[in-house]
Amino acid sequence: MPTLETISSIDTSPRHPIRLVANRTGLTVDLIRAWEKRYHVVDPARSVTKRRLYSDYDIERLRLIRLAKLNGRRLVDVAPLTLEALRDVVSEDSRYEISQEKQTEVFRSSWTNPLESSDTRNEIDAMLFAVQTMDQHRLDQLLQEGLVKQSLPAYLETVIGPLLQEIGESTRLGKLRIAHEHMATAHLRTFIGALRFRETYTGNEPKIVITTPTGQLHELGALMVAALVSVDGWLPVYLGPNTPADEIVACAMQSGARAVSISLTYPADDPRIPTELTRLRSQLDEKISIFVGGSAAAHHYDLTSRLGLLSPPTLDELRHSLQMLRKSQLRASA
Amino acid sequence: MPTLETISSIDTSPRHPIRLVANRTGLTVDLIRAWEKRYHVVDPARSVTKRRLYSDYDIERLRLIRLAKLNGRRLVDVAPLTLEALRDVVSEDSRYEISQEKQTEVFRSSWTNPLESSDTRNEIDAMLFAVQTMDQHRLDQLLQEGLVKQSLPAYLETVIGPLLQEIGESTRLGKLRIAHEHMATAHLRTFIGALRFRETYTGNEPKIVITTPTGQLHELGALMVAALVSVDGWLPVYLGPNTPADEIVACAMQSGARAVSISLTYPADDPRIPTELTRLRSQLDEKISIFVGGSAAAHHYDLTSRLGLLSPPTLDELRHSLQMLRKSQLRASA
DNA sequence: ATTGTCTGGACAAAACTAGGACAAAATTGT
DNA sequence: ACAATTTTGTCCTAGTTTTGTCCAGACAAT
Repeated sequence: MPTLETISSIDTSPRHPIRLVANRTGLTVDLIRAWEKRYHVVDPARSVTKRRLYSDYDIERLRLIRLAKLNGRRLVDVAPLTLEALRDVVSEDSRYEISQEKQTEVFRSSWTNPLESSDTRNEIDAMLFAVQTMDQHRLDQLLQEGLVKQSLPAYLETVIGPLLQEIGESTRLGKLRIAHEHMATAHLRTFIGALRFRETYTGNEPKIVITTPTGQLHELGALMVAALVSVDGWLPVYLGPNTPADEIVACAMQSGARAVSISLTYPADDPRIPTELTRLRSQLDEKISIFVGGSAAAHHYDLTSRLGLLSPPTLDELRHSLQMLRKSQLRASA
Repeated sequence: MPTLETISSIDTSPRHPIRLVANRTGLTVDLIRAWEKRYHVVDPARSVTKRRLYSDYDIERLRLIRLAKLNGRRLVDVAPLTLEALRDVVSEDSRYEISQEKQTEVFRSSWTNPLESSDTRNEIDAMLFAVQTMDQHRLDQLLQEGLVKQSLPAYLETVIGPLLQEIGESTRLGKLRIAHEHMATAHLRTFIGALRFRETYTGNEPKIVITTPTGQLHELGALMVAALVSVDGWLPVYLGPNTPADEIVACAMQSGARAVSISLTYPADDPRIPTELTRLRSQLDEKISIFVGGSAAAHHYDLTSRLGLLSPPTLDELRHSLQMLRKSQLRASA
């Protein structure tokens, strides 16, 4: 019996047949019934002829429980949790997923771990090969398949991130043509962009403006952040690359954002970066946190710390900071 | 008995025989009758000799119900819904579509009828309002809903294209901020990019390389072309914006493309354009057709005609040219 | 004259339900 | 480290509902 959700406004009216639920969650029909039988994970309404009818709420629960299981949770433990508690568990787990993976390699023999690093390596290699052969269809197939294997944050960190980096390096070294890089970038732009819409929104998520400053034309890092934070209950206001500081400020004010995330990659030493960041901080309400990330963020560490900007070294750290921020805000508004 | 559609202006005059309806919807004749018998899914008019006569409205209903069923809905549940409600359901469901192997059947539908211009006008206005209020969620909702109403090519030409143009103009006139334009562009990039995957591939489509030349950073026009041609059985090799002529050539050769499509928008008078186009034509196999489109294509008409590049004035013309090209090559290879 | 559509009904495949069995995997106890 | 136990995904049976297809004989269209 899940308690009443005070925060979430997810529709609780029963209307979805079990087949649709299976399609959406990635679970099998049998499994959904088994979970219900054993732990009352969900308690769907019934039609006049006893067919199960699920609500959006139920679907979200099942989806989150599946993710929790992927992270190693036991069904017994997560089954009785409320939706909010589930969200917290899932988003917290996936932060440690990567480090745990490394730990298991050290402490356990390899047979237990389904996601060995060599597996990831093969995955990335296969994708690189698809890029090299200009096989967009294959690349897309690989991307989709990989996504099912782990949670989105882990996927971005262990597969997509490294893939992007390797494509960049290979191009610089002449192993790939510019055309290959273009094709891959365009495709990944589409793929990552679509990830955000796998999440369900309740309408009262805190907002975060995500972009890159003037002169920074590479948007994929920012886009990954957008996909990432939407998993943790933030609503990204994504502006694409190359946005002037004044516009970022205007956007943050109009949308009522609680935070701003800036991604820096190339060129790392663009003289406009300090100007823009300074301007951004001075014009923006102090209560709005500014995060600076990306491969070039380290070049500006002095500046960011002087301005009071947050510069989490990894995506993982960024998520953690955002979680703290979100929780403190929830408490404040309660 | 579905209520009269006051908003959408789909033709309700009965004129199509059942066989045609079956062809267009992908259903069998028997099935259409069975649905009518059991659930009054449609209630076609009759000829003097009792033959069923279906309207465009009926066809659209059946088409949507079939899609709803593919997503796991039960006939009992969707049968009594109005057309509007059906569209909501289908567009909601299609968003969660998990990559399914089952979608082998080819579903070609370019027959849905065009909408009245006033309706389109309202649609675009609503989208512009969503942009102005920074309501990404609403914008996405509107985009998805609009897509269900018409065929993809018609949608691109009547809604997306004009929308892009108006956003650009409004920004230049100061009605919208740069931030608004950025948000809308980023969102449309994601949306249009995702359209390409609605089609199914058989593996032997002719390929077409799609990009913009060096200096042309706006990719949405090219992306629309990519979405468009995939409907007509071409496989787009999409390279994103800003690709040097040499790289386009390399890509076309490696992928074995039959055509190249170049999109020109801004800046219209970039001196690099003539250089790049000339270089492209001279290096590329003569058998590979080159199409030049976009709002700035007219500025270079002299050049393109001198080089023997094709410059179809509308997306529709482009489709037509590509269809011709495809047919002639099919004949040649047979 | 052949082909297509009509009505009404029959039939069977597919999908769902409830309850339970079973084996693999994970956890716990010794 | 090994055995016992628990957890968990999958499968099975048997009965019900839902849904797609097919048939027969009458009529209509080309």
